Amino acid sequence: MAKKVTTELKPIEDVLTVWDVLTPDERQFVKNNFTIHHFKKNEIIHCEGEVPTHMMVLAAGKVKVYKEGVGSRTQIIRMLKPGENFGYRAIIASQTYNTNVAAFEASTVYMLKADIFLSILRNNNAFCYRFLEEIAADLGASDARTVNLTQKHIRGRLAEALLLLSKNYGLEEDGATINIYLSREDLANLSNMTTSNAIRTLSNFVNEHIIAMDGRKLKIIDEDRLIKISKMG
Amino acid sequence: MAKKVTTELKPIEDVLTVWDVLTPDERQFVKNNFTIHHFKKNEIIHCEGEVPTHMMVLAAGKVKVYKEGVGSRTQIIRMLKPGENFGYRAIIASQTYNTNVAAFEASTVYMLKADIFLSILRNNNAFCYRFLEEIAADLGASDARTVNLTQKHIRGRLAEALLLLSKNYGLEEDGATINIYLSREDLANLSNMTTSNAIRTLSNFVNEHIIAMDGRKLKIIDEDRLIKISKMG
DNA sequence: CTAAATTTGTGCTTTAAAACATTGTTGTCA
DNA sequence: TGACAACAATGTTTTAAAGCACAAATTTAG
Repeated sequence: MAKKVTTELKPIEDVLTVWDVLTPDERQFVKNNFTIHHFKKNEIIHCEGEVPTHMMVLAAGKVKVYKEGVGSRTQIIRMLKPGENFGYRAIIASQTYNTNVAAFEASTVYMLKADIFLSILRNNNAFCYRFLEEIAADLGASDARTVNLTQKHIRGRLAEALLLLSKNYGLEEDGATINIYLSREDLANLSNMTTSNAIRTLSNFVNEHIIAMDGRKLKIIDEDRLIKISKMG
Repeated sequence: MAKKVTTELKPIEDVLTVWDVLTPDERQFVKNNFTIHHFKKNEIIHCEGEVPTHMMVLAAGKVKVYKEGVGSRTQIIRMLKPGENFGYRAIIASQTYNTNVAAFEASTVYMLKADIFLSILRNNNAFCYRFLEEIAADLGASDARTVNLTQKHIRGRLAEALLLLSKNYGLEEDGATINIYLSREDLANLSNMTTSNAIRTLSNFVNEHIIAMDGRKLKIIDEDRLIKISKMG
């Protein structure tokens, strides 16, 4: 991998997508109260069952939201990129976390205490509505995902995962390599299959010239084909 | 089935759970503008892909929210009882419907035009927050369901569906019979399995004295066992 | 830099669930 | 009331995917 350049961290007003609807007072309030946390690769940010204490925003890095299911099988629910919010659903629903979140790579998270977050939600209608919009989109995606994961066959699920990754994290300069460094196991956990099958199916895709592999770097060669496979099931 | 008594319909202030946070003006506004719609058994209320026009509340009856997946296989996402809201997620997310909704039995729906719903959402913060809470709970349930449907085995999924039905629609006077009249196919679509397997697994449960069947009426005999099966996967 | 540990890649076996086929049952309505 | 359609039940076959075992490659750590 290329040597990582130490990019200075974006300030909260650039990371928090709902910044624009905050009042000057609220902006100051947030600025005075948010905290910055760094997580190493594979470090866990929060666990299922814990009481939520903060609304969080990913400032830098990549994290996975996942659930441990039957027999400690893991299902990745979604993957976040900088600027995305997390950890707030449980606060709003007055529940404990129902997912785990862990860093894929070294990540920085801005955290705002739950009570502060709630007080803004309850006082600023535009702020509240933004989160409503966000969570409404998430719910649609979650329901769609349920059907995709339950009904599609292995090839369809893997194709879907690859497309999702390229859409979410984008491509490198070559315009083909997916901009994320994932283990086969994570890819399997994302696609609801065993690691063996993820590896096997990736190999098949390579043989069929749909993708190319260089270790963990995956290059999409024939996106149309991938879309077709994903749609067929 | 017992002859249905023609119960007069509950008024909107009793059906709409968010009524309490409306201002007097908003209450009048809603009263003047909502419409009442009756749907026959199996009638479709809205379809995937359509532009959402109304926020809806189930006033009476039972409806299913479902998605048509690969090869027109159906997955029931959730089932609603009177007092539950639906059809509003797509409005908020500015999307078309991503689910179908159909009546299980003769049902009555109160509808409020999308623009009216949105205007209240944008003016009444408590109203907005209530929907945020509701959708936050739904998202948690959806993610949990994804894992249950993908990771549990047939017996676990069916056990889970039976428990969910009894929790959602309650039991009849005998304290055991689940208060809903479902075809085997619907039960299969709820549990992500084929109709044959739903029938087979139900039979097994009967043989193991976990449930009893009388046609479509299902009676839970050994709930602890059912819970155990559901948890084991 | 080497040794250990983890990850990746493949072949083979087993198994859960789908698909299919057939028969029995119930229910509806002409 | 009888005939047809829809639904339910059950046995058999097929298949997709999991499980397992092991070798090779890569990463990590001492």
